[in-house]
Amino acid sequence: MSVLSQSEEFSGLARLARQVRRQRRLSQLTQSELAGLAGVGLRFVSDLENGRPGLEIGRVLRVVETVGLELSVRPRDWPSQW
Amino acid sequence: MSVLSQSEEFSGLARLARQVRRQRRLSQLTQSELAGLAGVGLRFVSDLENGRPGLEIGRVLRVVETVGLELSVRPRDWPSQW
DNA sequence: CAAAATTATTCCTGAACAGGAAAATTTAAA
DNA sequence: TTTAAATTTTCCTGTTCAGGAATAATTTTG
Repeated sequence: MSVLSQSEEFSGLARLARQVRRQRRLSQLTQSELAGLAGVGLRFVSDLENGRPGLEIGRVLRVVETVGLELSVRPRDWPSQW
Repeated sequence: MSVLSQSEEFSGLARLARQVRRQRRLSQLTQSELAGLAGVGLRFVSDLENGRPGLEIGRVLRVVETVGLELSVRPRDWPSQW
C-alpha cells in the first residue's frame, strides 16, 4: 500500500483535464481543431478533457503543448528552503 | 546551472523521465520498490524513466506522485500563436 | 577483476487504447 | 422553441499497453 491515496492521483488528472479545456477555449479552438493540430483523434481530446486515466502520456503531452500549456514537475510539499 | 529552479520544466518525456529517476534515487528506492509502492510493474517504471511515450497517463501520475513529485500545468507565454 | 545488485529488454497473453464515423447528448444561438 | 454548433458516446477493428518471468546488459560493490 502506497503512502499516497488514490484520490490524489485522480484529482491530478481532473485538474489537468480542466486546465486543458480552459486553455483550449481561451485559444478559441474546438476539440476537433485541437485534435487536428495535435495530430490525435477528436475522441482523444474529449477523453483527455474528461480525465480518462488510460490515455497515453505521449499523446497527452502533444495536446497539452499544442493548446499552449506547459508542464512542470517539482517535489511535493517541499520545505520553503528550496 | 545552479540550483535555481524549484520546478523544472519539460517539453517532452525526456525531462519527466529524468526527474522521476532523480527523485527516485533521492528517495533511496529501486525501480522494483517504487513499482511496488505505486502499484505498477517493474517494467513500467523502467519504461517511464526511459521516456517511452505509450505509457498510460494515470499510471504515470501514480508513479510520479508516489516518488514524491507533483505535476503542474500552466500557460506558456501565449504570444502570437493566434 | 569478480560477484552482486540494479536496470533494460524479450516473449507471451489478456486487456485496453486509438482512430473514424455516426448517433446521441449537451450547449449556444437565432 | 427551433436550429445549428459543439461535445460526448457508441461500434468496430487494428494496434499497443501492462504484467510476470527469464534473460541480457549495465552499474555498483567488495
